[in-house]
Parts: sequence; structure tokens; C-alpha cells
Amino acid sequence: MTSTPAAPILRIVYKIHYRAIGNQVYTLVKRMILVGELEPGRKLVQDELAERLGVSRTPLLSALSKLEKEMLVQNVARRGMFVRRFDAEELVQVYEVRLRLEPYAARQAARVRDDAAAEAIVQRARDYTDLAADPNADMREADYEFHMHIMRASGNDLVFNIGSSYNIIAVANTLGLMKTPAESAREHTAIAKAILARNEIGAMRHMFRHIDQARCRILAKVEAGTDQAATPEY
Amino acid sequence: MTSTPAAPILRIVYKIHYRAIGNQVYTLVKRMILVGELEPGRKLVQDELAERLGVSRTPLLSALSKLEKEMLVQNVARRGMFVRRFDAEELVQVYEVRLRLEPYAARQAARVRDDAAAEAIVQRARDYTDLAADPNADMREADYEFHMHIMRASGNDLVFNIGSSYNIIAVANTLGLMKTPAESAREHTAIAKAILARNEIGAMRHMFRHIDQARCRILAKVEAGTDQAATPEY
DNA sequence: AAGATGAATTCTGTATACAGAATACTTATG
DNA sequence: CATAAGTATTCTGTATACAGAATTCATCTT
Repeated sequence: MTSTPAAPILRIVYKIHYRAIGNQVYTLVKRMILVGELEPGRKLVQDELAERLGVSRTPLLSALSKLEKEMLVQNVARRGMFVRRFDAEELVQVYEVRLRLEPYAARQAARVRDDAAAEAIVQRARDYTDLAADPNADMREADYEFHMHIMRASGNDLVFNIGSSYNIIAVANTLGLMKTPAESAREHTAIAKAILARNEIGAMRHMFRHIDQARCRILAKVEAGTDQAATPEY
Repeated sequence: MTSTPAAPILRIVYKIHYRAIGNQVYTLVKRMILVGELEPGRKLVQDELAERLGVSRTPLLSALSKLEKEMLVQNVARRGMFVRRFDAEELVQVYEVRLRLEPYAARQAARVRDDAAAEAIVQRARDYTDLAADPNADMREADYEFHMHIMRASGNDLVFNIGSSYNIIAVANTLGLMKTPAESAREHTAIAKAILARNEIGAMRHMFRHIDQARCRILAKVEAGTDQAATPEY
């Protein structure tokens, strides 16, 4: 933010966007998995996938390594990479993590006082609401965008990184375990409003409930008689 | 846990350990960074590092991709990979995340009722205490082991994965911002005892305080006049 | 002598090559 | 006809090769 007079400015200016193929491949494959084009359990034959993307196996390998760290693909030694399967049990774990991180993120977003970011969040809530009007729309992308904007606005890069890494948010919907879009839309709106109003506690609480409800819903499906408290202290 | 009679058992039995070089390289480079052999800001020249490890650049690239996702190295397009620099600000963010996840992990570990795991945690607390007797011992490894054992015992794979990915725990100590080993040793012991006693709430609270204190200490160093609440609700 | 210009070198990003494991296929064998 | 053995093929894991960007070094200009 502060100027650094001694720094060689040109370096930054003339550097036209260059995006390594490896990164593009990473984004593409990730998307292919999340939208279900590469379905869970499927083996990712490297030559095949590389050719399909028009690249060699080298950048593909980098991408798959990252996705492996994200737990989106699984590497079975000497057998290959497979799109990972998520069961409801694992989904619960994801929600346990989200339940701890996202309320904090929402609170920070409300605290940070970045009007542009707050507006962007409100806009994502609107987008979600608009899309929710269509009964057979795919809500995953919109949901992801809303939540990621909040994590971004929190100012905590690590939270943002974790959010985008383990964004099984999208996969959750695939399993058909989520609440109705209309319900979510209302909650998103409430969260966004609280952030815009700089209501830290409200943002945090709304987010907590939003995620906790989804979590409970999944939990109920996993098995009826879990003694898991509905709302843990932390 | 339940047996699957139809599954080909042999597959699992005869599969002798095979560990891809890529994974070994990943572990090695990570260690080299964490112990400071590859110091922050240093450029990782691929040929040089590959030769030093006795491998080609291909597996090294996979490893570096993963480390990039862990935020341990940074890739500057067309310039190379660099060991990332962590400032106190970023360290605070790490602690904000740990503050949300680790108390939960401790609570789960106390709930899970896995005696072997609980014993292992107690042992790590002992190891830490023993090492703390030596005034100029490097506590990082022991600290890491203690915390990771708890996350492992929580049964939540995602938490464990996040913990091992963003284990800037070690880097924290490097910056000399931590509390004294003796102090930590007492806290570790208290946490371990609570877990062994299946005291969920106690384990959670002890862990919370343990991390919160470290967090406050760092926060104090970052700048004296932060209005950040010492103990946020979530 | 300071700066600009251009050649030489280093190093990244990506493609290709190759050895051996895993798998599929084919042929023998009871 | 079912099973086993042997062979061919596919595919992973890793090494090597190569084009071009970035950097360094030497030379030239004013």
C-alpha cells in the first residue's frame, strides 16, 4: 500500500499476464471434477487427460499433485490417480471445519470495513437468490462464490486458501443433501446484510446457523442416533 | 471397519511398501524448509536441488507444487520458486485458524475413546516435557508431533490434513515469538491428561487457552494497539 | 565513467523418451 | 469348459531434451 520509491517499477508494469499452463490445467481439471464431468471413482488416465487438454503429462502432473493435496483425487501407487469418492461421513467432517472457520470469516468480513468487498458479497447473495428462482438451476457455483467472497473479505489468507482448497461445498450439493435453494437464499441475504451493516456478531451468528443447519441435515442422514451436540461450544 | 467378504484380500496383503520418489522428495524438501536449511526468501533452483536430492526435476516439480499449495513456497512466474517468507501478521492468521480447529480436535480426541491414540498423545506430552528440560533444545518437532497426534486422534481427516498442510507451527518458533518450553510443557500435559480422562470440555478449554495465549503473544508483538478481542466468541 | 546495447549463459516451463509395474489378452492344460 | 501360464499391451513413474524467457557478462557509445 505504501510506495516503495527504490523498487524497479518497470518490472511490474511490463509484466504482461503470463499464466503457466500448469495452473490452467489445475483449474480446468478441478472444475471438471466439481461439475461431475469426471465422476467420483473414475481413473484419470494421464495420456488420455493430457491429450484431451492439449498439453503434455508434465503440467498435468503438477496439477494432479495439487488436487491430491486438496483431497479431490487420490493417488494409488503404481495404479494411477482416481477421482475421490466422498461419503456422507466425510461430508460431516467438512462441515465441522466450515462451522469453525466460516463464522469467524463472516465476523472478520464485517469488521474489516471494506465497502467494495461488502458490496460484492451482497451482490453474490443477490445472484444466488436470482438463480434460486429457477427450480432446476445448478446452485453450486453461486453458493461457492458467495462463501468464498466472505472468506476473501475476512482478510485472512489462510482461511481463504483452506476454503478454496477444500471446497467440497460443491460436492455436497451433488450428494443431494442440502437444504432448498430458497432457504439458503434467505440465509445468504441475512448474512450479507449483516456484513454490509458491519454487524460482526450478527454476521457470525447467521453464518453459524446457516452452516450448522446444513451440517445437522447431513448428520441426520448419516445415522439417526448420533449423540453429537447440535451446537458445540466452539 | 466392517468386513467386505467379496473383496480381493491378496491385493492388500502382497502390496509391499512402495513410496514414490515424488512423495519422499516432498517430505524432504518440506523438512529442509521447516528446519531452516532452506531459508525464507531463498530461490529454489531446480537443477541444483534435484541434483542435491539425487533425483530428476520431474518428481521435484510435483513436490514443489504441493508445497506451493501449502504456502511454504511461492512460485513467481518464469522466475522460479522461492521459500516463502512469513511475517508476524501472517502468523496471527495461522493462530486464528488453529484457535478454531484445535480445540475442536482436542474435544473430538477426548470423545473418540481410542485408548491407544490417547496414550500416544500422553507420550508426546512427556517427550515434550523431557526435551524442555534442555534449555537450548529445538522444541519444534516435539510441539508439532504433540499437536498433530491430537488432530489425528480427532478422527477428522480434514482437520488432520489442514494441520499437516499448514503446519507453520514450526515456523512460528523460528520467529522466536513463542512462550517458554516449560510453560508449554505444562499446558501440553494438562491437555493430554484431559484427553486420557475423556474430559471433552476440559481438553477443549485447555487447548483453547494454550493456543489463545500464543496468539495473544504474537498479536502483542505485531502492534500494541489492536482492538482485537482477546477471546472471541467463536 | 555511466549507461546502453548486444551476446552468452542460466534456468524455467513444457514436451518427449524410456524402464518396469500393472493389466489385458491369448494360448496351453487339466 | 474352467483355470493357469505365458505373452502383449497399457500406463505410471522418472529421466532427459529442448525452446524461449530471464539474467548476467562483456562490449560499445557518448
